[in-house]
Amino acid sequence: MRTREGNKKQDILDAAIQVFAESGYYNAKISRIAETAGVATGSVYLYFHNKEDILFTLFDRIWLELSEQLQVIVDRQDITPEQKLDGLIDMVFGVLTNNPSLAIVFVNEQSHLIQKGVGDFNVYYENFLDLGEKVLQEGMDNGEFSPDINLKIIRLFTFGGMHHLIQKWAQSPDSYPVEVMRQQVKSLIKKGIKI
Amino acid sequence: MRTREGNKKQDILDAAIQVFAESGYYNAKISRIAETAGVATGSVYLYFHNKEDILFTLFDRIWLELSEQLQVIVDRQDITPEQKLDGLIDMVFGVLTNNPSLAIVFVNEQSHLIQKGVGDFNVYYENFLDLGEKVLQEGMDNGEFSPDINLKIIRLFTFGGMHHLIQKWAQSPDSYPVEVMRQQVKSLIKKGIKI
Amino acid sequence: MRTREGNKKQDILDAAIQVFAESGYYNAKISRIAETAGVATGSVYLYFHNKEDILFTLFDRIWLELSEQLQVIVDRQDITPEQKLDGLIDMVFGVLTNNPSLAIVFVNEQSHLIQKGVGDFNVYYENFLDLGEKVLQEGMDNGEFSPDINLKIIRLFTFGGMHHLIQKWAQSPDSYPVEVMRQQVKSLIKKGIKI
Amino acid sequence: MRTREGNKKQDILDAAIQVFAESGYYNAKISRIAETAGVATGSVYLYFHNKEDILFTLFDRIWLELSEQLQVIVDRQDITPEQKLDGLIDMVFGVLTNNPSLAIVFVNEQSHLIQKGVGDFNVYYENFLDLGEKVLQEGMDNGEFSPDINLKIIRLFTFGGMHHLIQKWAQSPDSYPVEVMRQQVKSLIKKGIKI
DNA sequence: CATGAATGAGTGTTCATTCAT
DNA sequence: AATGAATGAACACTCATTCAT
Repeated sequence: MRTREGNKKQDILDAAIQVFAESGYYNAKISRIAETAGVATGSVYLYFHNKEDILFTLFDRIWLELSEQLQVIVDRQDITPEQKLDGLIDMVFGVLTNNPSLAIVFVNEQSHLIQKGVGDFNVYYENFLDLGEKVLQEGMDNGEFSPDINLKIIRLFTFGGMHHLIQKWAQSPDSYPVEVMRQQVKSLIKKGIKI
Repeated sequence: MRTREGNKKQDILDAAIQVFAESGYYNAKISRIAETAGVATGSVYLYFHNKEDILFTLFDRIWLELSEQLQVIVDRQDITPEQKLDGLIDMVFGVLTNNPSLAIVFVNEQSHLIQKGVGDFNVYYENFLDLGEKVLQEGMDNGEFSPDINLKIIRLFTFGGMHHLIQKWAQSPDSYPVEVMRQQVKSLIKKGIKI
Repeated sequence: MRTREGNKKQDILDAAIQVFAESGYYNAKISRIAETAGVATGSVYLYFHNKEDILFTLFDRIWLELSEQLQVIVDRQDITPEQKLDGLIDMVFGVLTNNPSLAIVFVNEQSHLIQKGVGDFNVYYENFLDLGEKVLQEGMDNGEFSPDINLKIIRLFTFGGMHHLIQKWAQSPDSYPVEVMRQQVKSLIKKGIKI
Repeated sequence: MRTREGNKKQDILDAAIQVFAESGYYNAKISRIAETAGVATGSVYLYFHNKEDILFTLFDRIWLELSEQLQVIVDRQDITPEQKLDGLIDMVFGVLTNNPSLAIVFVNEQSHLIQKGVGDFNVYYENFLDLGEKVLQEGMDNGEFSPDINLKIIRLFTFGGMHHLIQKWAQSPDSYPVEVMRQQVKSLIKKGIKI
């Protein structure tokens, strides 16, 4: 029974992260999410249109956060494209490993969104990838990165690789130390795209 | 509607690939799969224990094929580890882009399996990753690949990257030509892990 | 179609008595019970775990009522064991012939419960038989009833005989007048167990 | 895989007794009965119209046997009605306790038949009760049994009582020794209906 | 805004019965 | 006669969503 008004929507989202992570989207019951959030079942529908809307809102927020943080990195004038790439990788691992349940939902339920293609979340998703592309482009323009790389492909590959690592990490955090993952990915990518 | 004996199980699997690809596992109806396969609903249960069993069998077969083909590559004595890596990448793209629907199912429904961890398919999956690791190890041993790479992480990253590329390719094959994907991935990985 | 609160569970039980009596337990459809009760199919599951639970609850209530009423008879100090036996017989016929549908369910579906042996209903059942045994024992102790009778067997035989009579009565009430049944049973039992 | 021809129908009946006794009529699968009988599923339908027909045939046979044996007793000229009553009781216990599985089916699945009222088995059932009635009538005519007894009711009560005892006996044979049951029932009935 | 009882459409699974061989 | 793979109707149960309070 949360006290402060105005937190209910966030409470429900937080509850949904937990429940989706535990059971997966399709096996997650609205009643369970409501219970976890400390609200009545029907109240969920005061804040969300339907079950899918909860998931979309979650992704929306994740992509927004990733996008905003990446924007800061991209906008910096004091670091090289290579350093920006490092920052990007650190940031993604940071955001997702910061909340294991969220990471699980993020990597496991991706496909629902792809199949629909609806919602604003796509804006942030595309925006995120575009920013990543910008970093690569910048590096190509100033000769740091190889002119032969296909931006769209490399950005997808890199994102998919990290995505998969985080999925495994969420299952057994001890087997895949975050620090080692970061360092390996940075090294691989940078060597891989340099001139 | 009798067809030649011995094809029903495969007919159902083929139908399941289509239906799972179209609707996703949870929205796929057994009755639809049966209809697509040209059999009665009940017949599905002559060949599979339940819905989940169909999905597991599909994955089982994919991993088995990937495993078998990779084994051939790994066993070759006439090519270098680097060439084996090229072969691995070509093979994975080949197998999965050969059947777009299968590729969609493969990349979208992965999470169900991970959450369960049952079935022999895990054997093939682990086997596949072990073989990939063997290629990398071989290259490290003979000085072709950097001694600093973490095998487990690199193999997961690489697989996740290809996985994601194939997911995008399955959505819009024209935006991501298979040839370009192969070449880019080969180039990135090889440069990324070389000395 | 809201009715006064607190009646739904009883409405469903009443409907189940009718439907079970008409079709038998296995041929009774939940949807039919719900319809008869004036509620939606799903509502049945708000009050009962599953179909079996409805049946068990029915038996639970019947045995409870039989038990409670018998307890009153057993506790009386102003009548002889023989009179208590009369009272017992009157009571059982009274309770069951009061609701023919209930009687049908009671006598026809007994076997499901016996095969399971779960639920509290067993408590009331055993309790009922124990109380009946007590009446017999009392009569044996004060020399009214023969010392040669085997309590367990006589109580089961008597109950089974009444049970069967009620089954026939439920099928054609006119062929087996309740009054005659009562009188005949009383007479047979009392003469049969007296010294 | 039975060998001698001409036994299949009986094999299936024997198998059905076992399976019905174990699982109850509704939970018994035709495939299981066939398997137990050592024939193919479809073969069951060469000998029986449907599942119900198997049950009806079983009851048919039991009632026929009970009827035939009772006929012998009734026809004897050398014993009194009281002795015939003893014989009847011995015979019923004998037939049913001879095959516990059969007894279980007999007592548990009675209700299916009653609800239908079809099949020839009714003939034998009625015949059996009529023969029992004849014994009682004979005793009333020669002054051994009370003229006040209602034949239909007493015969049903008696049968129901034995029926219930056998049901309990089938569940735990050790708690209810057949000899004691016989003796108690004989004593109760005879004392109960005598002048 | 909040509740949670009520709804009823939707579907995986079973199994008696059929029939091509 | 015998088989057993195939059929498809049937139904218990679930749960996202609604709405009277």
